[in-house]
Amino acid sequence: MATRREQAEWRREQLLDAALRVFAAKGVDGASVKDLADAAGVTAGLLYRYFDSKEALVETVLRERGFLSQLRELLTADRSGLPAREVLAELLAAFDGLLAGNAELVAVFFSATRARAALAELTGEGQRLIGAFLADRVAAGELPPHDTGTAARTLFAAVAVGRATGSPIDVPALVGLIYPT
Amino acid sequence: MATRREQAEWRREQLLDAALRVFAAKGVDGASVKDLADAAGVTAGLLYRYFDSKEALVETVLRERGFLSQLRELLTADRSGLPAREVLAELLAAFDGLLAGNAELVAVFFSATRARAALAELTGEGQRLIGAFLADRVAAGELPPHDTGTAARTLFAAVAVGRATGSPIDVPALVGLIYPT
Amino acid sequence: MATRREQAEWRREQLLDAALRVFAAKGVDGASVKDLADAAGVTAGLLYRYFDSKEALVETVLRERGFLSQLRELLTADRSGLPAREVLAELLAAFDGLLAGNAELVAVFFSATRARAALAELTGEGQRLIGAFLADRVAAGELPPHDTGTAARTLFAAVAVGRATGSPIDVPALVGLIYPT
Amino acid sequence: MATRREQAEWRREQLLDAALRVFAAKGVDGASVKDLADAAGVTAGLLYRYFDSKEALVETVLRERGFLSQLRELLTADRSGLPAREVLAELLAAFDGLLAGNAELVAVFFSATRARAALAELTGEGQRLIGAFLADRVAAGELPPHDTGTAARTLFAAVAVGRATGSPIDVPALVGLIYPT
DNA sequence: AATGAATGAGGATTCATTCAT
DNA sequence: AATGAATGAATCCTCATTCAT
Repeated sequence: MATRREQAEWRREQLLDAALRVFAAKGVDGASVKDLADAAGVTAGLLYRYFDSKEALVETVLRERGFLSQLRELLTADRSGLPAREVLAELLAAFDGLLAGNAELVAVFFSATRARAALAELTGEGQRLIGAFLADRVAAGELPPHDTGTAARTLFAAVAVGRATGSPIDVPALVGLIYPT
Repeated sequence: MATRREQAEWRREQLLDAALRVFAAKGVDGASVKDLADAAGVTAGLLYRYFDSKEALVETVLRERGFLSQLRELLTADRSGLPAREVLAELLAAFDGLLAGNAELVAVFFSATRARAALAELTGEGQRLIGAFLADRVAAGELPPHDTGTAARTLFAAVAVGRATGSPIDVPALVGLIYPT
Repeated sequence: MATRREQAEWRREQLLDAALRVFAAKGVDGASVKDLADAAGVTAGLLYRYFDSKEALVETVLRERGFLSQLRELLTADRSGLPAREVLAELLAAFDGLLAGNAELVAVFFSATRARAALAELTGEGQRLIGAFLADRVAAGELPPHDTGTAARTLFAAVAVGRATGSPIDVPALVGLIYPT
Repeated sequence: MATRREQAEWRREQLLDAALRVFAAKGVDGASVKDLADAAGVTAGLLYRYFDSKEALVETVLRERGFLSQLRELLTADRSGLPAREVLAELLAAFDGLLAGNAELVAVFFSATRARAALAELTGEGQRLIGAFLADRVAAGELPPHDTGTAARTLFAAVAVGRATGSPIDVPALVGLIYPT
């Protein structure tokens, strides 16, 4: 049987789980406290015994359900003996898996379906066009054969994330990285 | 003197400008109709003479202030005579400039300051750690000397955007792209 | 060709006509000034050149489209030479026709479909039950054969209108009127 | 001390009472949710814990404060042993009392003071004129002495209610009913 | 005479939050 | 620990009305 302390802890976790789910589905602003409480099968009032405010709940979800610590652990594991390319592939795959496993949290970063859709359209279009250009030049023998789709996506993503996070990437260095002269 | 038609058109543009500004600053949900009206120096009621609802205003901003058409134009311009690397650099720089010039709209894609901060922290941390790893291996002579900072950011961005947009990237292909064997 | 004065008069009448129609359809409160203007094919602003306010328009409709004057004319016509029953029948038929011809105005007296429906249900039920009672007693030979349906409706209406208008009817007198002892 | 359930039930009734009062005084459309809340001494928000919308509140008032069931009970009580005229008088008196006791609900059926006033004027005028005519003919010896005031009101009410409820009365039958040949 | 841009007050409704039970 | 009644502020939106053109 659970002690008072354990039961409280359990409830807290349950509330955070429910909150993450609801936030991902409806967005932080779109989720009402009632929505959050309903999803956890409790009353709105009860939320306030565990969190000071909706805002505090949001922060806690972001902090405790965030995967920054997992990411750090992942990236700092000792891999000294292995070849760099192998390590890198494994590392990125692990990061990719981390994001996949936290799809809901990733969703929380985007306001609404609206914005998500617009973003998808934008990136899709951009990657397609850049990819076509690259394929063209490969066909023309100017660029060596390579996975132009992945290249297009990579280039596009690097630039976009640079701007989205407020620290733009060095474009010539980016191009030189993938297509050294 | 402006005709009525012109003045109405001007007002419409002004409302869209103000809306973009406010949406970028407070997020779509965080911006009240009053905020939007205040920013334009008009009454909330007037917004409804120009847009059917707040939702309609959001859509119009996204559509009319979106840069998808600019992006498309940019990417499809004829550049047949020039060397691929040069074109690519120019192209990505133009895209980068497009994003930079539309920083506010980019901001609209992210729900709130909150999420933006979390995202920045996440990407910063990830890039730093990957960068350190790469620098290490370069120092060890395993990888050829290269801009490891840019490489780290690029790899990270490619994976993250893949997940954020719902179409994950092919990680081995990504690694092979930058570090061919 | 119409003079300025005539054209203004014509517009005024048109506005009143439209208003009566809209008031009847949506109720006085349910009709917005825009509704009224739309129905007349003009702008809301124009209404204010003809009527001081929506309230004034309502009053004018009630006054100028009211049928009190018609009713008075109807009832005061000289009919001295004719038999009373005949005159009465003709008179009531004329009144009935007046109401029928002003169905829209009659509708204005009732707030909404809601109330109208409730009223219809109430009166329907009441009349049915009283009618059944009367038919029963006629069958039992206690009352002389007569149109019990009409009697029921009449009795019911007399009582209801008495209360609705705030001056109750004298019930024993009412019964004595139709069923003299 | 009242249990929570009881207290909630009491509050619900109180809200309905207040609503009936306010609706009667201001009309359904004329009463704002704040008016309704104020009349009950609570906040507007609280109304929404008890009723889904203002519309739902209106319907509930009409249903739960309606007197259709009372009317039915009244009219279907067993009175087989008593003389018809007596029963009828008693019945109508009871109905009249029912309406008197539910004056507020009766008022809800009429949109506004405005309409009520117009209606009163109309019926008053009509009854007066018909009454004068009847008195005339009684004085002339053409009609037997009778309560011409009540007769006028009855005739008028029967015709008016017929039109108001959309099922017109049979005028010759009506006349024949009161003035048989 | 007529328009339509603009306002300001008010409307219904939602929601985060508090508190007695 | 948990409920649910209650609040008050804020939200989106409508509307009667005014006024420059």
